[in-house]
Amino acid sequence: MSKLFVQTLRDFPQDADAMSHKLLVRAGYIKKIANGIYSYLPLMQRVLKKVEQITREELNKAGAQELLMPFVQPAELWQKSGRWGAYGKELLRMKDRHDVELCLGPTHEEVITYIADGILTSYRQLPVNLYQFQLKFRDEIRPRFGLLRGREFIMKDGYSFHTSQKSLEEEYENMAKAYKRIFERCGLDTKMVQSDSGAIGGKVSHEFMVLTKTQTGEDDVFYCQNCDYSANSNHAVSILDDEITTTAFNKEEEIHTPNVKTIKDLAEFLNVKENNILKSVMYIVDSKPVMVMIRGDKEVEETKLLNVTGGLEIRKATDDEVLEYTGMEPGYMSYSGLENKIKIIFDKSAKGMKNFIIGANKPEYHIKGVNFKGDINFVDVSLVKEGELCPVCNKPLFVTRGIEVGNIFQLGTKYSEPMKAYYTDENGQNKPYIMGCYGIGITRTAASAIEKHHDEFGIIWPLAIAPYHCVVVPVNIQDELQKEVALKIYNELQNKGVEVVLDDREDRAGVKFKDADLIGFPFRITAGKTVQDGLIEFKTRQTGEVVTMTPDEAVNKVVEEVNKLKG
RNA sequence: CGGGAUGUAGCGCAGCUUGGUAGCGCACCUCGCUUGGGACGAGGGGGUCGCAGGUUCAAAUCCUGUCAUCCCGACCA
Repeated sequence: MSKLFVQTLRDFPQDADAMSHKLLVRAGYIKKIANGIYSYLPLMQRVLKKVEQITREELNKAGAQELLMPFVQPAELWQKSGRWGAYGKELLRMKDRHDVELCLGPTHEEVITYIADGILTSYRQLPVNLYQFQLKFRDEIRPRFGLLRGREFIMKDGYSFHTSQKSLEEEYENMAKAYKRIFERCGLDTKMVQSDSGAIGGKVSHEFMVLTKTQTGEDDVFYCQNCDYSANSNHAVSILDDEITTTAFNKEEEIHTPNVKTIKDLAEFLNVKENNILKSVMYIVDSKPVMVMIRGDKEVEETKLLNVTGGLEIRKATDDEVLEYTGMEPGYMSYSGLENKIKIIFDKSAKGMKNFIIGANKPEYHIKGVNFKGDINFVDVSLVKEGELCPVCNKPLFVTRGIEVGNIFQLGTKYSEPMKAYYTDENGQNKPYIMGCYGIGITRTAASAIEKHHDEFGIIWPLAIAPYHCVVVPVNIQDELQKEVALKIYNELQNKGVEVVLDDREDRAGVKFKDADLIGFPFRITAGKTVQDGLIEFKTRQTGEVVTMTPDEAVNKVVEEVNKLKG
């Protein structure tokens, strides 16, 4: 321990918020180099290697093969797939000395597709599943929470190639099972939830979420307690328990509504419910205005809106922009009359509305008793709310926070088609590969384990991913007998394949105990005064349980626990 | 990019209002003493006060600009 490259801190770092971030810095696992960019110090490196190894073992068992692709990628490949333009600012671009455009890899679909195209030429070679552990760089708008969202991070990314959708689906299932086992072995309970596929693309995708009680999770997950439906809020759908809403206003009539700007004001003013009002919200999608008509009590889910409009960037319109496009301040606008000027989206929450209230498209006026006319295409762009009904079984949905540690996608031919990556089928025809893609955030998984396993004293590593299994502490290193017993235990553990540290520092016992708890060694063997009676103290970090026993018993106990991991 | 805050030693902070030789705790080095839950004493090393301008006899302190970091929203493993 006196030689270990680690410096623990007495205080939590000022600039950290998430528990995993605070503990990793304080216990000497990581060092920040720049915003969202960290060095993994020796303790951290050991943890990461263990998470990697578990992942590697399970993927190999599932039939995948490991390779390694470059961190720096040529723009050319991204231009072929069409993502050089579409990926946006998260892609860090640069030029080499010959003025050739390059980027730091945020993901590797382009590279793997290019590789596969040269090698997988026949249907006889398929299916194939390839994966790697690699640094990724995404120039995130706002990195935060330490390793939970860095700009540079370590990811396991895997890609599979198939000749049929059926084969892809089988592999997708296979990977889902492997993922579950990987996270279990890392000491993490995960929930597999439906999700939006974002910039990676494809139709079907699921996320593996570590559910958290704290606010540290960045995603809201909706789930049903009655059936197994669960989905990220950016993808969740629900059935409204008040799908049909109506009012007593059975005749269209303009009403003067001065100083009534919000839905709440309007509902009170007219003595109706918020779900009787058709709300107009304006967004700017890729610099163009889009108006969303949505039931008054519902909110717009921006990812869904982005998907529906096929856009890349989205934000709410400012008051000035609303003025520019509708000629009035927000609060009184409506879609009528604007159909030919701007894009209008009707959310499905509005479908069952009768005799509703709507902006009059002139300042200080609304219209009541309105009904939809003609054929209107309703689409889902709204955010689910807790308590709305499960789309599968009609029971109420619940919401919780989650950290996304893994993600699997059915890509189809999204990359193989534009990149002209073909194989030859039984009939001699060229066909694009049908692809799948599978990611695990290695650094994020390690950090999530801390979010789930810690106490007021420090980290409580699951044994499988702890940097070391055990620490041996002679209370007083000056005491020859204590030193001798500790050294003997240390050597024996090491001989039996246990990863062990001897705390040979001259510090007082308190310092060593505090550090042991902070760093999170799963087991601590203390050689104190009782060595005179041939006894040591055995502490289990997770339970806090302290037992007095002989050195041999302690060694056996640790060896037994470590061997369980292998079994 | 919008809103809020902060930059002084490796870490945590004071000093700034009212300009006048840069401080405290932890960590680090030496010696002594101590050894079951972050001891104690003595001595010591370490900072162009984020950076650049300006005001002034004199700037960590006042003014302007700039950069960086953190927190809240859009991005995602």
